[in-house]
Amino acid sequence: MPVRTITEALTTTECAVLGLLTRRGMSGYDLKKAIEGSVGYFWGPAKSQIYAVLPRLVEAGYATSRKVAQSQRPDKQVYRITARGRQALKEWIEESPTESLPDRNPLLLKLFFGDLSSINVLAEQVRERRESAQRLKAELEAMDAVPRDADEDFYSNLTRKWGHRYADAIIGWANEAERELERRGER
Amino acid sequence: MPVRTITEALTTTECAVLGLLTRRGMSGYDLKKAIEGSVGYFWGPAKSQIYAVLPRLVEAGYATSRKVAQSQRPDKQVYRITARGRQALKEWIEESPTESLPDRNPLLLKLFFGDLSSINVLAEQVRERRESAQRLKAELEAMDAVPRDADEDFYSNLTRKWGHRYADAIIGWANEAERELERRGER
DNA sequence: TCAGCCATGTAATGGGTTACATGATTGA
DNA sequence: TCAATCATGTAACCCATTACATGGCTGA
Repeated sequence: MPVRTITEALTTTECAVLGLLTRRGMSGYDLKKAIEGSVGYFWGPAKSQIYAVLPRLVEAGYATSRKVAQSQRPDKQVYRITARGRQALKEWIEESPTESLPDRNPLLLKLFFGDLSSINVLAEQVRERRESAQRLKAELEAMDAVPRDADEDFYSNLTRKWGHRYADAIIGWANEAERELERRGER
Repeated sequence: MPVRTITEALTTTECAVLGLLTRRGMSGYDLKKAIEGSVGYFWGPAKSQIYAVLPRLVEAGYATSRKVAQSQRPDKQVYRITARGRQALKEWIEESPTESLPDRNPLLLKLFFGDLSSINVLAEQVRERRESAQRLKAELEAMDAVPRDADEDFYSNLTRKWGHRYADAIIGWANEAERELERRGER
């Protein structure tokens, strides 16, 4: 009798969780931390979402859970990926093309309708955006500094490089926008 | 008696619609087209969402609607922004800080867990992403070529410049990633 | 003739968010 | 003493998406 595979597609958050579970067994709490320190800058679900996803993965046969009693801390559920979970994740990675999420940028919308407001207000908003990109840049640099095996780290290097390019694009654009807004204000 | 202002915050899609309605009265259909040719590359709601938003704006007093009978085409509802709508939009623009949406990038997630798959599959996905960025670039260049009054167009120029920087960042990163994947495949 | 545009919506579904709730332990 | 961390969830809500539905007109 062939194994009946569940045909419903995995959500991206489910894949993010499954992916991290390939590294080691983790609780929801651990996963939240692991996400923050790895894929968080391009995929960062709310913790309630992580807790919602985990039982679904178990039900689908993609993960198992085991209660671990702790003496000094509350008990926790530790989840592990199964062979089928690994397979499902692989299939998700390979399905082509990757649906690229539409870009959603409220700041650009504000700027686009900027003539309804004042230059100072807009310049301030652009500045905040630049600063948040600079914070991202600093985070990425901190991650870069962590010594790792170059081979094992190939893929996380690639994604981190995207982060740098992305942050640089925002910073460069914001600087230009700030200059242009200033010039326009002087007219 | 003071005017009771509705305190509920506007959604970003509502603001996008309101913003376009500052330019001219439009139907839902017109708005969908107008979005595609203006803010679509950084804010592009589904048409059903546009139709859902419009009655809400009328109810809040931010827009009015008027039925326009057409001889050769189905009748349409034409929406116009009100003074209060304009005010609400201005307040939204000026509210600080602009909540920046978390970045969501499934392709990076696939790449991050790339060791579960093959180099060729990943390179193909990166290539598709590069090509979509190149299509965006071409669209932006077409927009750039449309002659416009330099002064009136200041803000849409700024947002288009972001589009160029963003597309360039993706293209540059994708080229690098493709090269590195190739090199890794040759080992 | 047939695709595609004009035009307006409804239905079903859902992923995801914030806020709420609980309670022990640890270290400054 | 008080904030932070560990740990796990529930509740309410909603923005948004895809698919479905309708039907006349236009031009290749």
